[in-house]
Amino acid sequence: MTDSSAGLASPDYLVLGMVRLGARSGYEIKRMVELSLRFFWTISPAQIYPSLERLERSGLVVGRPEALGRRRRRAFAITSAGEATLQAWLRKPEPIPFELRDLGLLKLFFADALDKRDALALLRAIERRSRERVAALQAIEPAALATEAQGAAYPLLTLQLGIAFHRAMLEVCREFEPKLSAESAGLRTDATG
Amino acid sequence: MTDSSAGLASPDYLVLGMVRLGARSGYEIKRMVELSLRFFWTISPAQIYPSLERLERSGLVVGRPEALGRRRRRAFAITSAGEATLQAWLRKPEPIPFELRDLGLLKLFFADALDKRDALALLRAIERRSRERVAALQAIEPAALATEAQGAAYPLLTLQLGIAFHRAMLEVCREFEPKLSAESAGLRTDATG
DNA sequence: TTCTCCATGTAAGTAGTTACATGATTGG
DNA sequence: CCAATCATGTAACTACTTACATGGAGAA
Repeated sequence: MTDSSAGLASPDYLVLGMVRLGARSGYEIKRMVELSLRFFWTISPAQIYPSLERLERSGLVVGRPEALGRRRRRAFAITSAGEATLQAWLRKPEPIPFELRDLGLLKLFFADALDKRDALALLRAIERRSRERVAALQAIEPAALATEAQGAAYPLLTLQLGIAFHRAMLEVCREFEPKLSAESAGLRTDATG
Repeated sequence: MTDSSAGLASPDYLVLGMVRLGARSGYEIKRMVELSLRFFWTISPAQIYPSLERLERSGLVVGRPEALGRRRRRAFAITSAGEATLQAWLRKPEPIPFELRDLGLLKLFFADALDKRDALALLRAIERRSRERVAALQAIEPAALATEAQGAAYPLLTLQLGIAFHRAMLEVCREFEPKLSAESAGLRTDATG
């Protein structure tokens, strides 16, 4: 027991989990994240490649050089030790923080500093962002459904969670808007017709 | 025009905005954030105090020593330049990223690696977290209502957004649960009665 | 007197991003 | 031949957290 699973950080588990789901190279991991996880976790190549090395040194993945023509590439696969480590992490009853660090909500919080017209513009910008996010997430839903058909149901669930809470944000914003518009009606904003 | 507003980062605007809302010391800013913004933006004293200094050097806040007995304390107030800078930031039509970096959703994404029983436990843990968050947010709603009565409506709006999307998460999780429970019924989990 | 809260600040460390460097392959 | 994509990696920087240091004031 060398406790090879110690000292892994969240991004390492992300990499490990993506390899488990079939991403074989650092590049494929990056692409898969862009197509799925990126709405609630991002990762950059500068994290992925060192992470793959750490995982390999710990025996959680195995990589072998796999030339595509003369182009270098390493093909990774998860080991049984890797499976066990991933499961242990998923089962660990650690406290799960929830942090948004969202620039939009930060701005909105301070919107009382603006006049009604500018505040409305900010609110609308945040609504637009959520609408666009919903659309983007729905666009990748077919891919998630395909993944589900192959036995992985949770990527679809997390996608639906993303859609659901942007919809919830939209609803609350829309409920709030009339208050604003009513009060600013006297200002005769020009582009409402 | 020395362009004193250049080079401010988001945490600086948070500090500036909090001073505008009446937080007078670094300590009060920290406390106010804990009671309101913390669910979508956090900040530590190690950021607050240097930030206050930067803001003062730029003329966006003024601080004067205000002894409470012999206890040291600096009382800050926003300047008109500070008001203008805050408003300019709020009006700036920059792209607004939305990043969650949520450990719970990261784990859930990979939950297919678990057996049904453990996956259900993880799902329940995430549900519990959202329930607790809703309760915590509702607990500070009276404070936000008081703030609204004093003329700041947006802290309440952002609070309601927080509540709304945790409720949305709960709803999606609850819809998903039966799928899991049905499939794992044959496993005879022991502690369900 | 001791505990908790008020209050300010720094040093060291961790985590993450951006920008860059390199080079092969494919398709127009 | 040029652009886009595939593919791997590093250096430098920025951002943020944790842990610590300091000390007054009020309450038990």
